[in-house]
Amino acid sequence: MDTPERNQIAAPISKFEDSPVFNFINSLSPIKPVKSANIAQTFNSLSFVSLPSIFTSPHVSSHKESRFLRRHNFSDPSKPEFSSVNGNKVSTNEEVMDANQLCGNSGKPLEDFDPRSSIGKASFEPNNGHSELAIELPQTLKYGCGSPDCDPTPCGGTEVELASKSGSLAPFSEEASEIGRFNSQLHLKGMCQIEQKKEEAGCDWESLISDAADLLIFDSPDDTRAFKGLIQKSLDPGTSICASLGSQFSKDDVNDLQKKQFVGSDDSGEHETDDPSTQPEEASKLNGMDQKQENLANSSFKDCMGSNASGEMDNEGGTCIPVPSKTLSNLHRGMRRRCLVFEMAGVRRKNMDDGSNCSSSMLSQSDGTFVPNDKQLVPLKPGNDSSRRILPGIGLHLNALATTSKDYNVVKHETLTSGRQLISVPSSSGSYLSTIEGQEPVNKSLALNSSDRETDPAENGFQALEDASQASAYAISEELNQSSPKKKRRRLEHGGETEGCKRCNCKKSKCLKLYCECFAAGVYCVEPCSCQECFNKPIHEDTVLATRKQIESRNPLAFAPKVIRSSDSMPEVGDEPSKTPASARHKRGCNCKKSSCLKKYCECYQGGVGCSINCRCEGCKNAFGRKDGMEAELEEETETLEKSVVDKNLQKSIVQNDEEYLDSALPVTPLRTCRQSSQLSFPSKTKLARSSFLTIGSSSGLHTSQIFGKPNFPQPQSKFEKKFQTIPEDEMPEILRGNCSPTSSSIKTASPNSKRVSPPHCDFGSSPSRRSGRKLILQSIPSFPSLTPQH
DNA sequence: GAGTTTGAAACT
DNA sequence: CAGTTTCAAACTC
Repeated sequence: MDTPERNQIAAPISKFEDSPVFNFINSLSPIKPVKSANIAQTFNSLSFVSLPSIFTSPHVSSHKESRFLRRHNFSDPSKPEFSSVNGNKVSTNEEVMDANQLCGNSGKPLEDFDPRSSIGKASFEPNNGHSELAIELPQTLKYGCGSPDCDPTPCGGTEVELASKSGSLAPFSEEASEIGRFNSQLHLKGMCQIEQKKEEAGCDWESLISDAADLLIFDSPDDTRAFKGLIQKSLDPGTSICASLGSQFSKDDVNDLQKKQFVGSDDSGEHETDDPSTQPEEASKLNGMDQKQENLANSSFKDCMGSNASGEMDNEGGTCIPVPSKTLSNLHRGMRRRCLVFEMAGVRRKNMDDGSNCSSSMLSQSDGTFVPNDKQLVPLKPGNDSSRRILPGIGLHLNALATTSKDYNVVKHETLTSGRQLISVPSSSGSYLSTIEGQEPVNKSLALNSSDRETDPAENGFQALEDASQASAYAISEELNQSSPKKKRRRLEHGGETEGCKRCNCKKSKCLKLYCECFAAGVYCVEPCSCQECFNKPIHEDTVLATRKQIESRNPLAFAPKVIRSSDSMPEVGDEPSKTPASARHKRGCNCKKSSCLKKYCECYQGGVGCSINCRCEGCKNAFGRKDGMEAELEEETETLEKSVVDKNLQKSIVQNDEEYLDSALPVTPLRTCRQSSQLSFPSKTKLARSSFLTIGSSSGLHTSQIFGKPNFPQPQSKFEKKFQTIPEDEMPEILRGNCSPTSSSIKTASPNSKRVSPPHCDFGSSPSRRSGRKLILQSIPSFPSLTPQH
């Protein structure tokens, strides 16, 4: 078991060698024969790994998408964060991040990935630190395990698995670093140089790899697979990267990085339990290697990218990577996650930028002036904006971050409006990207509040990113407060509960059950909460994490977004926000009997989605779509019936939405993000707002944002809303999708029409067009979108 | 603000 | 898996 990896690798290597890329590389570097084998191994494993495995867990799948999306978007956010670090590293770090996230997802959905930790781990940051890297890696690993979240049992992998995993991981780690390079090099120049450099450096990749393997352990074989799969993806894209260096690079690298991070974090956690002692050394080695590689890759990448790319890279790298990874690496997972998230966000931004070609300007702000980016982002298409915003939203233990992270203006996080700390849970599909949703709102809020941030020089891009969610929320809250006490109260009363700012009133559950909205949303309870005997606080992090794991063990989707948006396309890149039609449906469906699905008792209605086949409701009159699936009817009828009932509710919600949506700014845990995304549902104000925000990064977010244009949202148009809701896309995990209503398949077609390009603001104002497109929308509504990102 | 209703979550 | 209980939000007054 210990060395299965290599064996496995060997086989893949052969394949890898066969690959044109491999050949190309070999041709480039004379040295390759020996190393090439190693590289090949890494690639092979990556390339050959079956993606499906990655999605072993629902969360994972969801996360993947979301994350990927995030990644792309992250570019921007990452910049600020990493600004402290060298821009060069960015690519690698990002890759690491992705990897980590992936791992985390697959392995431990709930566990936190500390973005930072992951970063630190993954971050093979050239500048800081090679030395640091070594340390960081071990830490990251530790975090994964060490954190309460990482309860050994809950985590997918057993020790045995770990061993096997470790094997896989080792290659992975190498792969990750190499991959990042590889991509860049491929585009730019070749692996050869890098390898040569490595050799020159005197690093033994093999030894390093083996060590790394030891260090890096996937929670489960699945994780490794997933990770590999991710890598493959990254690689594949990488081949094409040359064409679109900026976007792809950011994406690929980010993905890879994330993957790595996930792996590292999760694995590390477990691994630590297994062999804590060994990790550090290996990590150091790996770090050195990675750093070198990364540096090389970065250099090469930059070269490939050309001036533009380099500029972006620098910016991103500088802003995103640097930060916390090192300093914070040890910090709370939450911190790390944030970092990751932010990075992701940054990536997205990058992508977006690339897509819009605005990146240069955005990126130009390389220094963590994240704010400017946000601002810019804000102006950008709603979808984009939202996505960007979303990224920051990923909340991780804000408190932890605040406390731990010196560098960052953690304080803000802590002080965030709600003061709520997101529970850093790695998996939460939400992340799914899902998860992102919550973030999006935040981002949006950020965008809105950008002025506030800007005003705060203290906030660095990194903080801004991480805090984005929080900060955004914070800023929003402040704005709200400033704007009018009333608003604030409203938020507290109405919107305060928004996912971001949820408040609970638990008395018996100790806020450790899904009864607790805070807990369910992946956030810590905060002052506004009137809960009793609350254990959902940072102080009880371990308990919270353990509980989460338990719940997830029972129901892997427990923390997944309840509402799945079928997002056809993932305009993550921001290329085409217009694409994504979407239909959203409640994951499990409701079971309403007396509310006729016309009240918030109904989760479907609450989520702003129509009832689906999955629903067992009786007398369904869901304004967003009846179980019967007569959405069309809904449209027609909606005007009549819905107006009466729904309008009332909707209007209320809408009215609140403005406020709530602000609330959404609150930091969101990965899980939360997922949820939020899912929740986009029209009815819930917050949800909508969030969705809108999220839109950019995730298709869902885009749809919602576009469709709802929440920000503008102001006016409730019952009809409209209804239709909108149908529209929402979802980024459901494959698993969730499995539940998708049959209709969805047919409907699913992500016809461009369905998606509506309508600008976010259009909201209601644009209603005419929407109306015209109503039917189309309905079609698009397909209950559940395919998991596959539609890029 | 208290009480009721409701349906999800948890339990058996 | 179904039935019951528990729970807290949503809602009403």
